[in-house]
Amino acid sequence: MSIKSVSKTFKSTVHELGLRVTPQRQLILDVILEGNGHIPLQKIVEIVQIKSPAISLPTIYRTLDFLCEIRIVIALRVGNTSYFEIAGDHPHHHLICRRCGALEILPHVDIQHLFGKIERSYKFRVDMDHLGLFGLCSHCRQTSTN
Amino acid sequence: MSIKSVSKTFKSTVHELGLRVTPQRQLILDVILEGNGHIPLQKIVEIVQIKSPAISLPTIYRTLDFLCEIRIVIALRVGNTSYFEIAGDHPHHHLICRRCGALEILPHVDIQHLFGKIERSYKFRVDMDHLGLFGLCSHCRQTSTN
DNA sequence: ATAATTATGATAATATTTATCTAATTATTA
DNA sequence: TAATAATTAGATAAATATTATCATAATTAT
Repeated sequence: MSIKSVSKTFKSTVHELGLRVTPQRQLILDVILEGNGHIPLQKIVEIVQIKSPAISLPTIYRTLDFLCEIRIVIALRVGNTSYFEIAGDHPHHHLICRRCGALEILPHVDIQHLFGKIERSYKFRVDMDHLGLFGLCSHCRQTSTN
Repeated sequence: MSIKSVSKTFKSTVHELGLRVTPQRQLILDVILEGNGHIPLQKIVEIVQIKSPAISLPTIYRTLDFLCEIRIVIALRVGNTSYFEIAGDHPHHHLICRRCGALEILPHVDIQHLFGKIERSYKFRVDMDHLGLFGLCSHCRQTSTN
């Protein structure tokens, strides 16, 4: 998804809901768009406060909630930190290296089979489109003992 | 694992490390033991403060950290709340109903195949022994629209 | 351009977690 | 069993994170 098409979707979605497009909302959306897939809350706050120091912390929180509510953005909780990313891409998951912190994408197809099996065996329908799986990437596995 | 054997392991582990068994640590461990598998932090605080109001909040936090460090207890973060449970049982996972909050156990074998596939395909070794999978249980799926 | 309504910023309240320090408690040794 | 050395708990408060309130400013439709 291009930045332009997301911005377009954002504006029309907001307008359809009778809500408002504001510079703050646009800026924060832009920061997430430039976040290269995922961006932690902390980093969003940092960048926003540099780009536009007048934007208050409550506004950042409110805007992130807002963007999630209108489903333009999704939040992904990993340990103690929340990551944000643009929604609408194909559902996918993350392999997170517990040593170096690298995030790798795991396509949904790789997991679909498991979810299907769980539904058949347990009558439980898992509906997560963002799963964080911790472990060690190949690099860190080679250069460490545990 | 029986309550007695956990308490025994706890005491000997603590002593081996040259650390101390205190009533506070025992009480908090007992609360977790009686937690029927998993118990959220909030509930631990609640119960501890009823059973022994003198125990301070910092002590509860410290003790939980402590129990995790000596690997008697494991913490499991689900959304905004931390759950605690006795370690040492076979690794297992959880199916968490996002509507009614029910936790169901998912044995590790069900997931092993996926982790193996991920290791072969991505050279990434997932090492999570507690995964929380959100979704809808069969009951809630029948009685709701989304 | 104006009116109606929403969103923002400022402020502060709340919640959560962690740090610091003194006093009490534990385990060891004599 | 008593004394000692070291750890732990409680009290306090500080740091961090998040949310509520409300007057003002900004946005959108007309």
